[in-house]
Amino acid sequence: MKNPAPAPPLADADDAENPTKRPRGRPRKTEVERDDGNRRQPLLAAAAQLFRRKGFAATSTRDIAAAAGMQSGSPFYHFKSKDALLYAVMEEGMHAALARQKAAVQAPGYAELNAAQRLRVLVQVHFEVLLGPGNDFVPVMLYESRALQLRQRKLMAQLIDEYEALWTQVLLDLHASGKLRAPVRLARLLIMGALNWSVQWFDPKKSATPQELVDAAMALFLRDG
Amino acid sequence: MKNPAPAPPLADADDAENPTKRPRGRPRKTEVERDDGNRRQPLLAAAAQLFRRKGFAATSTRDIAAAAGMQSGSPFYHFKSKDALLYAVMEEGMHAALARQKAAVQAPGYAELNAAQRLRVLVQVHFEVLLGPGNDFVPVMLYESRALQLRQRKLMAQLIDEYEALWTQVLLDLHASGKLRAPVRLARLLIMGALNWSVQWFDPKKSATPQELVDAAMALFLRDG
DNA sequence: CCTACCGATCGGTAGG
DNA sequence: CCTACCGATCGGTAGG
Repeated sequence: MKNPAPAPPLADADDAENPTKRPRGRPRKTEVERDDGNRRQPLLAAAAQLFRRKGFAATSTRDIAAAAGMQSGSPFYHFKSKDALLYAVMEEGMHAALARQKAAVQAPGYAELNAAQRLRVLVQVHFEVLLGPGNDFVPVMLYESRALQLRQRKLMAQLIDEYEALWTQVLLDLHASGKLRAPVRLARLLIMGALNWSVQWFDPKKSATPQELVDAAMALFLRDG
Repeated sequence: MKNPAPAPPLADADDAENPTKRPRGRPRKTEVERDDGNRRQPLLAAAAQLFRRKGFAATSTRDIAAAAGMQSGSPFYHFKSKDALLYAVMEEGMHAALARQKAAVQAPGYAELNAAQRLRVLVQVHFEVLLGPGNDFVPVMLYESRALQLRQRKLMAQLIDEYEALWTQVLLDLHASGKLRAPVRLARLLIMGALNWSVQWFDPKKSATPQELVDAAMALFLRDG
């Protein structure tokens, strides 16, 4: 979640000289003259939504600015380039996914679950992150990473590796106990594909409930679900 | 496959006045002065490759023209718009996929296979179409349909429905016999996702062979593969 | 953050 | 198919 947003590269430059500027209890609603990264989050949300709906290349920074209630040049006050905005969207998506996953795994009771039950938890969290309301960040990460620079793409790959490490553990257990017959690496890739593809067809109005989705996935992947 | 290419809307306009211009045995290698749709196919192939690698919106018609050895304005002699070029790429991809699928299903012996074996055939054909050399057309269809007009998207959806009809049949059989526990519709969507996602990670050099992929998928989806 | 602007690129067309 | 071109849009910046 990283709620105390990471220092914007430009906006926070003056904070080093004035560390008392942001006291914990500062008034939230009043107009502070030249405020900090308050507008950064709406910008990210607008970018995530547009990147998802129209794609990165087909979305102009003007579209994003307008959606966030700004003028055309203003996004570049918060992000040094359109690319940087894309990366920030993806990074926020992966941080959120990792936080949700970690919370689920650290919750009481998880340690007592068997491998199949642990997989179910991971699948459920994954669907929630992917299909939950306002979750455009992860879909953008899944389907627009082609637009990233190589260096940024490698950084994202690290976060993905971190996210998938728990999956590999669980799948190894399932494979050892005979409940999963496919090779672990291929099984992980196929399963991720099955889940990730849901952003292309899932419709909260007409389709199944998330719970039905979890059940179907578990029934599909395991000898007994 | 539709090997005798469909009439280009503009290029063939003069053929109506001169129907003898293209005799069946006309010389293939010699320079015919102002030739017909010969250059249409290289254009489609170049577009498919670039649309896949960079995405539709990030690819300029100039890029495509250059890759096909043409000048910047020439693609519009063959296609009335960039959109039409995208649709032609997708249509060719789906026609090829349907043709491969139909050929496999009509081949001798298919009728005698049980449901699991028939699913294996469908999975194998799918991977071949998706991951075979020079097959950029179907991946473009899978990941760029967002860029289509609504009317074009509905036409593509019809082709996809046609392609998936055989899958639904087989999955219904498997469900009835207890080899597939997940609901058929969700199973189909999850399986398609698992397979389609492979275009994101499959690397013919370092990854598994297509055969290993088929085996892994079958082992993952069915109680016994 | 806004205003005003720049250079580059893009899809598409006329005319041959 | 090529040449030459147009209007529109885009990412980004200076200066406040």
